Amino acid sequence: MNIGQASKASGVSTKMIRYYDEIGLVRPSARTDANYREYDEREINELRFIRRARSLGFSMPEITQLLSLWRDRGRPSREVKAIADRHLADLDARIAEMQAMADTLRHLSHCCAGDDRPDCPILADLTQGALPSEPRPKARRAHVHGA
Amino acid sequence: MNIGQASKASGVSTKMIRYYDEIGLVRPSARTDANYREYDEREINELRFIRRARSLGFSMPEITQLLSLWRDRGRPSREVKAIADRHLADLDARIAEMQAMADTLRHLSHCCAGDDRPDCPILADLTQGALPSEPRPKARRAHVHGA
DNA sequence: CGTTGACCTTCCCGTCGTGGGAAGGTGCAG
DNA sequence: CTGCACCTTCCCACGACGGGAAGGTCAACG
Repeated sequence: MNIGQASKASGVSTKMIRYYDEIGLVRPSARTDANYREYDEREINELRFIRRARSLGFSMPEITQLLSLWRDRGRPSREVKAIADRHLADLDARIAEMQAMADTLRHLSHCCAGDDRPDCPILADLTQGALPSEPRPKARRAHVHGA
Repeated sequence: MNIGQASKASGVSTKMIRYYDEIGLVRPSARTDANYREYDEREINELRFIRRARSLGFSMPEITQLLSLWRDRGRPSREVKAIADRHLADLDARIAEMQAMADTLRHLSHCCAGDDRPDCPILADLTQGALPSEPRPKARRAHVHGA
């Protein structure tokens, strides 16, 4: 199977397949005389594995580890779980962070009239005590947030 | 105020301040004879504005728009709100996506024994019907120990 | 057998926001 | 005057991917 067929069979773009080759993640089992990459079924499965792992948000370093565990039929599931749990904690943290942003924004948007007038609590929040031209002392602290 | 003082006053790194200058977002009001950037209070406030906007997840193009609305004292709050709402929808979509990943992972992790045995529903999910080396018919019992 | 068009190869550039660091000029205090 | 902290510009890197150029290869069709 050449790279185009491997791409169709795995759902991974040829660009990415070459990239995975380059970084040593999935090397083609052979090259033809014309230097074309040759992939066998096992490698197609590895590409599919990577595709699925990426769809779950794993980073390339994590996938590298997962793939080597996948190849090792004697791996302890403990190690797989550890990677998954670490990634899960990371995901949860990022979700919480974005949720905080979204909550703040929802509140600000809710408070904004959204009409022709220039007064806008959204800009007021962004300003956070600093004004573009004139001083406004009215600091309505409705929402506190982190960095 | 030179760039170092502006950085301390705004909480934005000197690298970023130079970057904002480069992309035309916040230009120093003046340069000294020695070509040092000079920032005044207004620009410090703009830098703080950007910092706060970034902390809410706005992209640079969005911030460019927000900043120009902020500078325009006659802007309609409608426009600000539109930008915020668009970003909010984007945030919500990304949160939902990550939440789906996290939910899937949580389920898989929950089903994984996490011990010395190689059987792992996490890898099984990633495999999704593809096997690393030998054809495994279907569901496999937990007591199987490869030899 | 030659042309054609689809495919393959490598190599370089851009993304986006940020940090690192080199090479060289400037400001100020001792 | 020296030394050090600061400033300047310029280039490189990241992660994961896409676009595209320049050139080689393959297969089908006339």
